Amino acid sequence: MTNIRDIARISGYSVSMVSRVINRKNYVSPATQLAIQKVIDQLDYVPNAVARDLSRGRTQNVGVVLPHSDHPYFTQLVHGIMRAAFKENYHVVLLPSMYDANIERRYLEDLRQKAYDALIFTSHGLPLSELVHYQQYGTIVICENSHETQLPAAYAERQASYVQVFQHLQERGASQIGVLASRPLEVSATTQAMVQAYTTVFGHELSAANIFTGVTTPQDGQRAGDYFIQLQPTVDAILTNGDDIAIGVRQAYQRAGVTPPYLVGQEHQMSGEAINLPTIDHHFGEVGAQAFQLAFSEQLRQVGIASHFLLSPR
Amino acid sequence: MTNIRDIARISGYSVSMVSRVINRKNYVSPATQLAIQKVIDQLDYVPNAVARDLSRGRTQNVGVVLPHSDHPYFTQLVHGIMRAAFKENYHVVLLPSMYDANIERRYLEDLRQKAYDALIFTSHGLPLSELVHYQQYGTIVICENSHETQLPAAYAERQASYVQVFQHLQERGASQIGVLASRPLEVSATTQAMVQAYTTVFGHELSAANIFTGVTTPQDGQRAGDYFIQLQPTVDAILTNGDDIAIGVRQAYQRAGVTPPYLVGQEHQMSGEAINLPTIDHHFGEVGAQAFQLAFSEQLRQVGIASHFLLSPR
DNA sequence: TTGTAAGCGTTATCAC
DNA sequence: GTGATAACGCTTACAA
Repeated sequence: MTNIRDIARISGYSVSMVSRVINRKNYVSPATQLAIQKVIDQLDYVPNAVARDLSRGRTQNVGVVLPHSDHPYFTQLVHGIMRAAFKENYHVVLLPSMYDANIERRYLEDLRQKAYDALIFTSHGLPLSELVHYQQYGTIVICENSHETQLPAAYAERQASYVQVFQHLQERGASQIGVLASRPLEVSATTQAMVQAYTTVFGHELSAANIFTGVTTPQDGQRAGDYFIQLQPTVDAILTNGDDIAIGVRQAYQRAGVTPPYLVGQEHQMSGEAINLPTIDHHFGEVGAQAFQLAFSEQLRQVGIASHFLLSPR
Repeated sequence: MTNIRDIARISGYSVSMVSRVINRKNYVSPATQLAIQKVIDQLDYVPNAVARDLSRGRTQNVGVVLPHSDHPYFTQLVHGIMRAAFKENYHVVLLPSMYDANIERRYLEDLRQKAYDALIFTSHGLPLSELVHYQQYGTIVICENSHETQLPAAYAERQASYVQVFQHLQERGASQIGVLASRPLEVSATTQAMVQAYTTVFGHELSAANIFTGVTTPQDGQRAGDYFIQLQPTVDAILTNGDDIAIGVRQAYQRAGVTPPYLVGQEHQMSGEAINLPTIDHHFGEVGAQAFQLAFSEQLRQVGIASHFLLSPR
């Protein structure tokens, strides 16, 4: 592996001159520039990226922690982060966590070890206090409205659209309503937002029996469907946590020969379009782009992106 | 920033001993181990990841070049790569290319500069010869059946299922058939596979007018739908390049008040499930996992993963 | 305009 | 068991 010193030696110039030629920085006389470039070309030399990172003290890498990569929330978010990162010449490193606390901690340690300039948690299992603690080692951005003002955050402002959904259901005369969520009420800001919106609209708390959690895939949606089919009293409507998942719910009902209740999706996916499903578009791409901006600019701000309830037909 | 030399100095031991304690390697007496660890804890020291990479000569990073990240082909592929990479303690770096030759070249240069241990091209615009040329600088894996035996490749073996699709259409009595593709026949192995399968089944070439290219999104699907609506002779069936895209085609027909032709999807997405669309599952997750294995093991092999035609109901 | 030399922070070899 | 020291390659004051 030929290095910068080889080029210096062979060209008869110093290492710093070679560095200047490589980086097209500072003053280099045309003659020198030419002579050095010639040697570089002859030896097919390129500078080592890792050595550069070390010397510069940064990596141009942003780590993105993902509980699972097969969910539209994450793919859309990653897409937005990528778009924004590309513009600033940053690279996106995907970090699967499966919500495992030890894995999440390892990524925090990686940040501390300067493997990334910043870390974006698209979601997290660790308590916020741990994330806050690691801020001293590098920028950390979260993608939820935690009301934790010590961490920069970009998130979907879901409350208003959840309220709209429940108002819409109320207007349709629905009284028994099911809700699907990825994670339990206690740990998820999203689940809390849904339940809170319900209370706002209906004036009473949503029965725990009407909340089905642990749902991330259409298959989970089928399980949820099976659950609601046998639930008494029967639900009139279900707010699902994804259009794809709503399809899963629908399939469960269809297979059981039961007419499905009124379904509402989320994420605005094509599966919803296919059956004219009402849905919520959370604009996760934009959320991701904002998350990257926060990471990049190192601003301690909370940025909410308004969600939109889309009633079919659109 | 406290470094390994600080720890050595303060603990009274040498840099090598500190390194051994950090890496739990070789013989270190319990007393020394304890003494050094104490200083490490006191100073809240962690080794620098970039320095390590430099010293070791590798990064544990694999770059994944993606034309666009919002297409299911790529999300499924990335998902598979991630799963496999995680097991081997490798990190996935996402590299958007938009099929831009200069951007793709930049990534090849990054590989040459040792920014990644390997590069996986999920698709590429550059001629294969350029990729082959860069192999000398690091492992390069492609995700298509190029019949180029100089490059390791993991790809979906599509031919058989495409033949099945056309046979199925033939059995249904379809004679005029439309085909949707992402890229033109000349540059895309996938498009070629579809057209070839058509010829195999029908015994003649597919008319150029029946091939609509440049389709990657459902919106493109709508444009394709608009095209086929006005095309004469009318098509009886359309093989689309994605379930989501098929939905777009369907919407175009519905909006025009025309009964859609028989549609076949690809990718096996929930949008297809929603309307019982026949589809092809290319098992891209598995393709991605294999691609990573090839990158990791540095084997020059071509691995085909069989696709499956799924006729509804499933 | 060019060169010297001190970082950046590890790992690995080899001697003791 | 432990320690010197030479890599790993590059950037960047500072000097000339």
